Amino acid sequence: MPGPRAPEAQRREQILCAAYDVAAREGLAGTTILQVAAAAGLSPGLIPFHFGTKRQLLLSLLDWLLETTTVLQVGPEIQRLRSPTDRMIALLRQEMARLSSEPYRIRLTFDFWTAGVRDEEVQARMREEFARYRQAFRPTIDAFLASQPERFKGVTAEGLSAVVVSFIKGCAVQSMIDPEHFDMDEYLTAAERMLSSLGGRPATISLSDSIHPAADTGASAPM
Amino acid sequence: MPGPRAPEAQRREQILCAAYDVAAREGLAGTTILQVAAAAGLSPGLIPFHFGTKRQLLLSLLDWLLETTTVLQVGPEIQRLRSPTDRMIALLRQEMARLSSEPYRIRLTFDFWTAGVRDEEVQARMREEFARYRQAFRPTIDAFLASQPERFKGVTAEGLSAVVVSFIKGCAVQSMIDPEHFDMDEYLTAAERMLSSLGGRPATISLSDSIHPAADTGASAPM
DNA sequence: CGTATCATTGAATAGACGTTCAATTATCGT
DNA sequence: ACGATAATTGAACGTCTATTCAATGATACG
Repeated sequence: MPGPRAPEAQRREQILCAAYDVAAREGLAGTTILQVAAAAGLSPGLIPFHFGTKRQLLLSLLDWLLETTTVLQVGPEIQRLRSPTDRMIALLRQEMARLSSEPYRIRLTFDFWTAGVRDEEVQARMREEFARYRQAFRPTIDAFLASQPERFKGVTAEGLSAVVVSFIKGCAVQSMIDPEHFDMDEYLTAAERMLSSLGGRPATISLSDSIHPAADTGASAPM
Repeated sequence: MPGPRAPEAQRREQILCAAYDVAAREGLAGTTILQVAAAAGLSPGLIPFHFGTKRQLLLSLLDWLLETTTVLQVGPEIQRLRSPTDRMIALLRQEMARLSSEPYRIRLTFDFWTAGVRDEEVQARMREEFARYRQAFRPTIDAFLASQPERFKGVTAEGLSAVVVSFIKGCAVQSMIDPEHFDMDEYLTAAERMLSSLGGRPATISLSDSIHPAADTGASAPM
C-alpha cells in the first residue's frame, strides 16, 4: 500500500508546509499529527518517521518560520530619505503595515512567543530573533541619535532600539486582539511627533505617502 | 465518602484559586481538571459540577484575573508631580516595574492573549480590558498633550494612549522572552527624552527615584 | 430524632492524541 | 530482470483528557 517515495529533504519540506498551513489556521494548540498528515496527503506514521517527535516537528516549524522571515528590510526607498527621523518613521510604518498584511504569520509567531514562555528551546530561538530584530534597527537608530546629540545625550542605541521594537511588538498584540480599533496612521502621527526634533522642520515625507515594504522580495518580516 | 460541604460561592472561589495556581505554574495548555482538583484538594467531578465545562472554568478564571487586576493606579505620589511629562514617565516606570514584580500574573495574562486570538469570548474580554487600560491613561495624556500644544498639534489622545499602551505591552513581551536583557532604566531614559519638551527644563524627577506602584493597596496591575 | 436534599466522591466512559511497528511495495544498484 | 533497501502505510497500543453518573453521606429542616 505504500505510495510514491520522495527524497528526504523534499518530504520534510512538504510536511513543514502542511504543518504551517494547519498551525496558521488552527493555532499551535490545534495542530495535531493527524491534521498535518491529512493536510500533506500522507499517512500519520510518516511524521514521526521524518521528525522523530511532534515537539521536534514544531521546533523545525519554528526554524522554518524564522528562516522564511526577513528580519528587517531597509530598502532603497527608505535609504534614499535624507533625514534619519524620516527613515525611522518610514521603518515604523513599514513594520506596522505588516501587522495587517501578514496576519497568519504573525498570529503563529505570537503562538510561539507564548510557547517560549515555558519552553527553553523555543525561548532561546525567540531571544535570538528578538536580538536580531533590534540589531537590524541599529544603523538607522545610530544615525537618528547622532542627528540630535544634545537631545538624546545619555540615550543608548540599545535602549532606543528596544523601545522601538517594544512599540512594534505591542502594536502586534493590540492588532491581534482588537484589529478594528487598530489605527496605524493615528499611532504613527503620535510617534512621529515624539521622534521629530522640536523646533525643527516638519518631516519631509507626508504620512499619507506609502513606503511599500519591499513587496517584490517576496520575503516577509518578523513582528 | 463525600467530604464536607461548602456554600456555592465559597467552593467556586476555592476552585478558581486552585485553577490560578495551576495555570500560573503550568500555563493554560497544562491546566487540566485533574490538576485543578488536586490543587484544590477536591474530587475531579466537582469541577464540572460547579462550572459546567472546562471552558467555562477558564473563562471564569479570566474574569477573576481581570477583576483582581487594578487597571492603572495614578496614586497620590504621581498626582503630586506638577509636570505632565513627569507624570507620564512616572506612570511608565510604575507599569514597567510590574513586569518584573508580577511575572506569574503577567505570564498567565499573556496566555489569555494568545487564547483570545482564536476564541471570540476571550477576545471580547481582552478587547474591553485593553480599552479600559488605554482610557486610564487619558487624564495624564490629555494634560501632557495640553502642555505642549504646538508640538503635538494633530496628535489625538486616543492615538498617544495607544502608543503608550503598545510600548508597555511590547515591553511585557520582551521581558517574558528575554528577562535577562530587559533594562527598564535604559528604556525609560530613551522614552523620557522622546516625551520631554526639547528646549525645556529637564525632568524634575530623577530616573533613579523610584515611584513605588502603590504597593500598599495590595492590588495588582494589568498585563 | 428522622428524613429529604444535594454536594461530593471516585470509578467508568468515550474520545483524542502521540507513538510504535509489522506488513507492503516503490525505488535503486547490480 | 531481480533482489536489497528503506520509505510508506494503516492499524494497534497506551496515555491522557473531559465528562458522566450511581452511590454515598453530610447537612438542613421539620
